[in-house]
Amino acid sequence: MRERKKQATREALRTAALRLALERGPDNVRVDDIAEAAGVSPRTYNNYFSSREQAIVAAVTADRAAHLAATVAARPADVGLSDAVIDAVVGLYTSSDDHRRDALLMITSNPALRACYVDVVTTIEDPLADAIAERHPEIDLLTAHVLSACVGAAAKVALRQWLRSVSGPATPSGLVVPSGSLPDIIRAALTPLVPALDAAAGS
Amino acid sequence: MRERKKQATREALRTAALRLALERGPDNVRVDDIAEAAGVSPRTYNNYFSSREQAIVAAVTADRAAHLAATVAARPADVGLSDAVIDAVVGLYTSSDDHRRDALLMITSNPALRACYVDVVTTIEDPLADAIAERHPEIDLLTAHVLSACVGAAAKVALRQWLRSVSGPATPSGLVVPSGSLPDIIRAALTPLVPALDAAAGS
DNA sequence: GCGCAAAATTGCGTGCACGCAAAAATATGC
DNA sequence: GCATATTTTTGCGTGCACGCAATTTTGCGC
Repeated sequence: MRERKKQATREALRTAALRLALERGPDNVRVDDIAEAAGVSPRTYNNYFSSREQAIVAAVTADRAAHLAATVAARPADVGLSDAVIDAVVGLYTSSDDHRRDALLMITSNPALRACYVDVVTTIEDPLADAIAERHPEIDLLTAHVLSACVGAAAKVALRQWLRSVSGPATPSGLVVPSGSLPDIIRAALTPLVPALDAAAGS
Repeated sequence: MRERKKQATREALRTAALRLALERGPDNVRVDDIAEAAGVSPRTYNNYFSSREQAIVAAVTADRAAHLAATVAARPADVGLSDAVIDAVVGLYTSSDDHRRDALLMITSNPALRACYVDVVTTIEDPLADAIAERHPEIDLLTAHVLSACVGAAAKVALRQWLRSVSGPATPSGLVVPSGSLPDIIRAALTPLVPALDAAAGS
């Protein structure tokens, strides 16, 4: 029950943060405002989120980690590890919720929020490592963690690439901008990892 | 010449930060102290480093990126990409400079400095991507960036693992702690990436 | 040397993250 | 119900990162 209340506070902070940010614009929301809207002291806010942006982004990315782990575990055992992992990660970025639509637009329009959004990818790594280890007990734990970190790193590259293509019109870098949909870019970024994943899985 | 002066200031800040941190202990050094010791305003400090820890860590990790790129480029073309990359990264962590010895000890003893030290790995990624792209022009740029990010991610896992083994006596996690030397751990962490690197290089 | 444009430094103000210790809320045994 | 141990919240103080605009420094053509 203690745990219940904590999750409720978390949720309250997330939704309050997102609502205020959408109403006033992300730069016109102080952390004190969020705390007050959630009925909690400003200091408590930082017991739950360690930056002003985290709460806003968390409203959109909540329980990504659990979802990913479940998806990987749910794949039948006869599909390759690489397919299971790639499909699961792509699945995380294929939702087109309606009320998340404008939230994502706001996030992609704000540098600080963008950075935070990319950073959240990190949270999938540990659960993913566990999922890999459970699916393939023959893989040692260090390798599982390395592979998960690589998946996260590749996803980050894809996200940054996509963010550039939607927000940065000028393309000074020599990087080819396929300008495809986010799932396509993610899939492309994860493809170089297929040999590593399948080799570790022994197939 | 303008550039020269900037690098001089950077260097002054780095060395001042490291000296003060070694003298008084890292927690007893304010950013104002570093700035003053370097003969510069506190505000200017943050034009060069965006956190208090960065300057201290940078004193030990300066020009890692350039060194790595050069090492990769220097390998004869007939050694595989994976060997070239792995040897180069391992080389970054095989120096046992004398005056860096105690600096590293201080860094590994302080949580904030540890985190910053791990984060510096990120700085090798872009130069590494360039080096890979130059060595293998047939690899497209997205893949080069993904591979570099993966190398960085694996190195981070290795570093964290090693830091745990030197600073955290209790091993609550189920992770096998080989307790080997840092180069050994790095090599082990990069090994799962060999298939991906060699596949991308076409060999 | 002289003046001018570009770039770097500086001071100031603001909001923020977090350590610490007191206070409030919650669970546990009797 | 009551006392007590544990956890969570809160207030306060401190140091810090950074936007902004003014000021100083640097580079360059003459």
